[in-house]
Formats: sequence, structure tokens, C-alpha cells
Amino acid sequence: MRLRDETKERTIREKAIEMIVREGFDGLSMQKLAKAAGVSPATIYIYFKDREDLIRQIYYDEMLTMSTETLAGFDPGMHFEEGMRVQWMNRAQYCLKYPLRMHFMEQMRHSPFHEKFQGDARNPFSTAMKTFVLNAIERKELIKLPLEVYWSVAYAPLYQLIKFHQSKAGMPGWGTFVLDEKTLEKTLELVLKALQP
Amino acid sequence: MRLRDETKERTIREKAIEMIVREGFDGLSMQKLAKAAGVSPATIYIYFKDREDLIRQIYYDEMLTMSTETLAGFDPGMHFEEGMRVQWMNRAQYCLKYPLRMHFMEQMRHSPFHEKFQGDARNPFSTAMKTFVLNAIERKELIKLPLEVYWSVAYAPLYQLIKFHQSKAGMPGWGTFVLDEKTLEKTLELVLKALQP
DNA sequence: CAAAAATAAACGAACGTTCTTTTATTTAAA
DNA sequence: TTTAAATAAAAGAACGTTCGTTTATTTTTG
Repeated sequence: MRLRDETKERTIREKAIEMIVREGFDGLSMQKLAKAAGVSPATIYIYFKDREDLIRQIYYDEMLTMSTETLAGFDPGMHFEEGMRVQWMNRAQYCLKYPLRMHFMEQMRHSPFHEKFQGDARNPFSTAMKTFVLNAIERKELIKLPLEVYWSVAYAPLYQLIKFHQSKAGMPGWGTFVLDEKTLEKTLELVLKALQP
Repeated sequence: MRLRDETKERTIREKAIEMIVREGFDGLSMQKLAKAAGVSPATIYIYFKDREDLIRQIYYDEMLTMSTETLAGFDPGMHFEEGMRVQWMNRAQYCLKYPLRMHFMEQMRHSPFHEKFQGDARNPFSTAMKTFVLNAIERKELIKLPLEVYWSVAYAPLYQLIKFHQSKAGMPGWGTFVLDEKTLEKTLELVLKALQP
């Protein structure tokens, strides 16, 4: 029995992410990917059922990593301000540490794949988040509002900031933008001001 | 001389948007598009130089429409709260009126096409926005902050709310979410609370 | 040696694009 | 008013290429 070379699978996954980020899903072809990863096209099919399965597996894997890193040091029972700060810093760190993977996820989230794969995903992330919010509302550390409104006000600004940071161009006509810790902290304070009673 | 049938070009554009929204850029093939629009593949090349030019033209056109509708009834000299309200309502109306086009733009914005096409676009939108913000800061109706931070706090929550509204599934494990005017108004008030001195 | 990994080569299908021909419409000479 | 040249739109079929995937074979290793 010959054992699988795990390096091969990792390389395939990494190169796939690179290709998708650089050229979009359009640009991800199995033959080009094989060449980029230094394997035969047929080898890819040992590890992945087909092209869609490849994308799906990368997506799920990244979803899991993201959830795990976002929840590091986080407890749904935390006080609101502390919990928010932990999450903001975790998310920011993740996005800035793995810009490629982040780009991949962003592209994923806005493509038809997202709805296609959504149903299958089971993550402990949502429930933790829900508990955290309900706790905070009950303690009167957070105003009473629908979960979607909370989510939109609490995290959308963070992701937009990160997108500004990562886009080399910045807003057209604006200067370049660098997201430092101070800016992050200041923006978080604005968001907290909006959400606290 | 035979005249162009303008219906043809419009149909091609519409079907292209539909295909991209339903199947992603992956799913947009010239031959399938031709069939969907009821024309010959060669006809598409009368109106568009090539596949990329097709996407680019649809993008620019939609960019323009979006800017125009967002700036309707808006004046950079407006008071902050009123200006924000006008922009929020305009954006929300646009997104809810043209969900397909909105989806197309979202997909566009997160694909490699965005950076590719960005440099060429010239819109009066950015300058109007910049003036509005600087005015508001000077009048002390808006706290002093970088444009990117302002943008992130002021509009990212709105777009996230709209995305929730449009996704049939909602957050996994959450109920369905419908964005009504009251929710919109309440969220805007939260954002204003964050941004006003 | 048994068995799975890995490959090279090839499959039909679909891709973006173009070539050639036909069709519709305007122009203007008869 | 008729008619034919002129021209661009539109179509259909085909181009060579690349696509995702499979088959047949070889290589590696428990």
C-alpha cells in the first residue's frame, strides 16, 4: 500500500485559492490547477470528487478555520463590550493574517456557490453568537433589536474597513488607507456607542 | 443601411445579468447567452468587442445608474442627518427595486473584475460624497474621522441588511428576515447615533 | 506481491470567436 | 414610382482551443 502524499493535497488547495483570488472562478481550471500544483490532472480526482467538490471542501475547511479563530478566547457569557472587542480583534487578525483566504471567502460569499453550499454547513458559530447577543440584551448591555440588525451594525463596518485596507487602490480619488490598531479601536467604539443603551 | 435593433442589445444585457446572478461568471458563456437572448453568437460581437467588454459595459452602465439614483434629491451641502437619510432611502430603494442588478454588482465588486475595471471608471459620486462629509464635519454635525471609517460605519450596515433581506435563507438557524421601512429607519438612527458628536 | 497513488494520454463536450452568407433597410439613379 | 447598388445587421456553421473528466498504465511502498 502506498500512502497519500499530504503535501500534494495541501498544494492543490493553496494553488486553487490563489487561482480563484487572482482570476475568479472563471480562471480556475483543473488542468491549469494541476500544472500549478505540479501534479497530473488525474491526481486531483483522487482527493476531490470533481471541480465543485474541490471548491466545496476548500470552502468548508476555511469556514471552520475562520469560526475557530474568531471564537478563540471568546465566551458567549462574556460582557458585551469585552465580547465585542475579542471578536473584532480576532476577525481583524484573521483577515490580515490570511489575506488570500479572506479574499477567497469574500468571493465565495457573493457567488452562487454560497447559497448552493449553505444548506450543508453546520457550524457552532451561529449558536454561540445568538447566545451572546441574547445574554447581552437581557443584561441591558445591548439595546433590544433583531439579530440581523445587530449583526449588520456590529460587524459589517469591520469587514468594510478590512476591505479598504486590502484594496491597494482605496476609494477612487481618496488616498491609500492603512488599518492600524488605533483606527480599529476607534471604529469599534463608534459601533459600541450605537449598540449600547 | 440596416438599423440596429436596440431590443437585441438590451435583451443580451439582461440575460447576461441573469446568467451571472444564477450561475456566476463561470456560468456565463457566449453561446448559452446567445441562445437565451434568441440571437446568433455572432450578433453579440456586433455590440460588444468580446466577453470581457460585455461584462465591463454592463458594469459601467450599472455603476452610472446606481450613482444617479443614489444621488437623486441629494445635495452635498445638506445637513448631515437629512443627507444620510436621503442616501439610505435611495440606496435601499434601488437595491429592492432591482435585486438582480444589485446581485450582479455585489458579485462584480468581489471578483477580480472589480480591480481590473476600477481604474477606468470616473464617477461624480465620490467627489459629492467627499464634499458632503467634509461639510458635515466642519459644521460639527459629524465627528471628525477618516473617510474610510465614515463610509464603513455609515453604509456597510445598510448593505448587510439588504443582503439579509434578499437571501431567502437568512442566517443559518435564524428565521427569515424582512427589511421593512421601520427597521430601516431604526438602523439608520443607530448609525447616526454612532456618527454624531 | 498486493494495492493504492500517481501519471500520461486521451475523451467528447463546450468554450470564445470568426468566417461566410443572407436579410433588411436606405439611397439614388432611371 | 421603380429598381438596383450599397451597407450594416444578423444568422449559421465552423474554427482551433481548452474544458472537466476518465482510462490504461506505471510507480511506489506497506
